[in-house]
Amino acid sequence: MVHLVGSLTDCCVIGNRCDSFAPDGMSVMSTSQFTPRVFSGIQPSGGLTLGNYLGAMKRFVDMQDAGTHETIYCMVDLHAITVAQDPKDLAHNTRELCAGFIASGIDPEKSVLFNQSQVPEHAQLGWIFNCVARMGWMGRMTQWKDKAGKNAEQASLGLFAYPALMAADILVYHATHVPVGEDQKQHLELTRDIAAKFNHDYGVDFFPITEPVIEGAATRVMSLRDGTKKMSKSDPSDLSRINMTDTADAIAKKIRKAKTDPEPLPEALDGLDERPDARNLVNIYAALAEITPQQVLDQHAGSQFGTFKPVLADLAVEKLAPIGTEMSRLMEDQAEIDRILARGAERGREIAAPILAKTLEIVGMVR
RNA sequence: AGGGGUGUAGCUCAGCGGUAGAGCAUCGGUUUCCAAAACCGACGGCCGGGGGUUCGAUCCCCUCCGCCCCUGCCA
Repeated sequence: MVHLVGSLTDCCVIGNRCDSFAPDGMSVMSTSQFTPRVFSGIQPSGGLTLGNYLGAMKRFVDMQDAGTHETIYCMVDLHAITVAQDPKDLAHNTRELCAGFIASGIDPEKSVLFNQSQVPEHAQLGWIFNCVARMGWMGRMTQWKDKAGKNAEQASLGLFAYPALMAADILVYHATHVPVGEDQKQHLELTRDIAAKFNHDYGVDFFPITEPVIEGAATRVMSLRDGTKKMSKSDPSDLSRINMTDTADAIAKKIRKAKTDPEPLPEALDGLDERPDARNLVNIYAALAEITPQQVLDQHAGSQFGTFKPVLADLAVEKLAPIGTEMSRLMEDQAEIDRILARGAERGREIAAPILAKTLEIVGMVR
């Protein structure tokens, strides 16, 4: 709460300062004049995996606990419907993702936690950004080209405009930092382009040029069946992934059946260069134990997988099963989850509303 | 909008009047330090929807819907 009050004050300061910047088109853009604030959005598309946990959730918790930035975490349901969604699944997935956040250690009082559609400022700023972004920029997005492909005629307009809404998600909070994986780097670039163009076109220094927070190398969790492919909720084999909702038995079984090779674990990391499946298990162990992959090898060099796997399975069960249990406990009280989301949205709006209001004023909307 | 093509297992496709098959994928077993590979086995389909012809339709006819390609039209 303290954070929130502080940030509101800062927002107003930023807003006011903006007028004095207006005549000075040359002003150097810097994030230093903005409240340090992390925003991250995750699509509630269902099926939280170990990859999501180690690659995103766990880091979100670390950022929250570091206390150096305000942290805003958002379930982007408006993005989810750029592709067809079953309404019941969408609602369920949103609540389950919320449960996942909390079970993983996100404190809804420390962080701002909500679903996107409950903060209408996202969509409102999104429209303005639709008018800032250029068709050409969007057409160049590799994710658009990948997802729409040759069926672009079939894709929704929303899928095309997606990156502009994402820019709004970030900038409606004047977020200074966004954790990004490889796949989102280009979208963040576009967010920066939109902020810069807006600032330039209106002669203001209103939106920050958001910085990426690059994710660590070891956080890429690969498929348990094919160490060269990313662990994915859409893989046809459920044995290829560990779901956050898996039981202890399921987790143990999946690790036991994970693909490996016949060699023992090496002493040095470069011994894993040509062994993606082995490297993946070592990386997973390291991430779960919160040690480096080299430290894993220090402890287990020479081990065959017949002995390493049970140790890894025990560790995974110890770390993950409680999260899954807590998720299902939370899911039993839907009203409580909805209450948390509503409260998060309220706090989100307290930050976003003044920024949107100032944006509208800059653009020339009569208030 | 007109012409052509197409719609069968999760995917790629075969069948074409007697209520369906292959490969791959998935799952299980044997094997193996655990896995992989190999072998064995299992699961799996209102054959796009509706109507009609027929003793009987995935197969023929009508109609609707979806998708692909070509041509055209509108802005």
